Amino acid sequence: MRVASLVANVYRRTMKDCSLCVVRNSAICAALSHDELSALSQLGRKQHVARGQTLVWEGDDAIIVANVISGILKVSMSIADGREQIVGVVFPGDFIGRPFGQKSPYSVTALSGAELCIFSRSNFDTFARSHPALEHKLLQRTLQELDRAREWMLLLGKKTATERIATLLLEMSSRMGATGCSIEENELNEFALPLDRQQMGDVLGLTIETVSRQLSRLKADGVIGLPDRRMVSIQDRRRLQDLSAAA
Amino acid sequence: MRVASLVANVYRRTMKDCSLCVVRNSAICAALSHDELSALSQLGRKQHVARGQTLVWEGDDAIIVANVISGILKVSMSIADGREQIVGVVFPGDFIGRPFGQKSPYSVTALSGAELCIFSRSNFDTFARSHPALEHKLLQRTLQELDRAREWMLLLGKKTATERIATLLLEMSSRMGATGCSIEENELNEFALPLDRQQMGDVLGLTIETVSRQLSRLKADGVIGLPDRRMVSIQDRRRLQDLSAAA
DNA sequence: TCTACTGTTTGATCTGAATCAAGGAAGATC
DNA sequence: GATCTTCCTTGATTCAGATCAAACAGTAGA
Repeated sequence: MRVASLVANVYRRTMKDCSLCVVRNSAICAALSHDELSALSQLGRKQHVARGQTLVWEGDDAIIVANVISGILKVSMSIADGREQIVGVVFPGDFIGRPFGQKSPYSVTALSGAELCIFSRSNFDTFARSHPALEHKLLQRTLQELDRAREWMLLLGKKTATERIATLLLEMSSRMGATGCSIEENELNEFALPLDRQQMGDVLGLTIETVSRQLSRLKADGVIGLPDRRMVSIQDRRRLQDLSAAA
Repeated sequence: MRVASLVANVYRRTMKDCSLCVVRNSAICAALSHDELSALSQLGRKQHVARGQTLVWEGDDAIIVANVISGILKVSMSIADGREQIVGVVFPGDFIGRPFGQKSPYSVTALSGAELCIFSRSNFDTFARSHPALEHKLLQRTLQELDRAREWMLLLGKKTATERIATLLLEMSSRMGATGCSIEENELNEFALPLDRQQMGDVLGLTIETVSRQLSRLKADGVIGLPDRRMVSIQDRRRLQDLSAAA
């Protein structure tokens, strides 16, 4: 048994067999045949990143891209004086990095420990250009990400603090429910937030105090429960939806 | 001469010859060979839209996509009670619509009279899937649009009113300067805003009064000139850059 | 068990931008 | 050239959320 698990481990580390990958069907790799996949796997390596570690720095050369196997990461941009906006939250199966661009306009940082499948950007770019099905998946994903970014622009430009918090909770409920396994469209009613209060503020364009006050109020009104710091339970989803000012 | 110009006109209307198109080299069509282009042109039609006309409604079926030949359009999202956020401004050579999606999550409305090259989404999707070079261009453009959306999220989430106005003026100066002709990276120091005060507010997440006050102040401080309602002249670009809190 | 530390909540006060409210200017229409 | 109409500016006031300030859990170490 020890030998078998060791071998399996080596296989995973060197990415000799992507068919065992837990995000095989949800990541963009799903576009590739077995042979293409093994060609791609030659270019990549599996790597663990610790919570808090920054993979890509805003303004630096965009030297890597990656698929997220497990863990959650943030995509952020900031102003010289330190103000920071989180412009994206990345889940397992998602793609990170800026393909086909010299510089990364944003930073990518792990919010939890995470397992990634990393490629050099130039290698990935070349491979993608000769595999239209992969580029198509990437296009679909980018279009979806753009939709999400625009919806967030509506939130940041026009919504009140209460509406923002409600929207975030619903979004998290939905994205954390859609873990990998294809069509499974279940929305969680209880989940651990991948963000602390400060990070929630940085996603929502609010301060930590406002986030805390809004959460306390939703709890007092019986809309949600807060069993502990990270855990949220949605007790009245309908009301939360009304409060989110759904477009 | 009259006969010749009539013929040319018919050619343009039916898109029999895209090689005469003014955005031939800046639009995604630049990815296509002469033969491919004429195949694509069979699927599309050229159409004029009047200022104020909405081509696509938020939430409706995404039935068309288009290239912008001339004119400027806005992409917007709104909340049921009427609050509206402009999530994109579209210039000649840009692509509009939501390919590979059933519904359009946003509206597209002409801010000026505009000339478009319109395709049914399903036809375009099919064509694109079999022309990787076209999809690649579209991917590049979508990635760029995502970068822009994220930069705007930083503005909406974290910047002050003054910083927002300064950023918008610089962005307009740069995008209006980059008209079509490839590498020409000139930033205009005097230009007509394609947006009225209300629309500037809707882009920036500010009210019309705040926009007006901020512009008045920049003018009083000698940073910009406002020859008339629509015209802006940048008199001290360096200072405008400082005020924009460039990341 | 005490202490330190980190993240969170709650309260008091302040402020930047929103809202409310007139006016003013430049076209368009008659 | 008078009267709308539309868009813009400016002033007065309000308010949602920021800032400032303190206290309160958990958790980790010593």
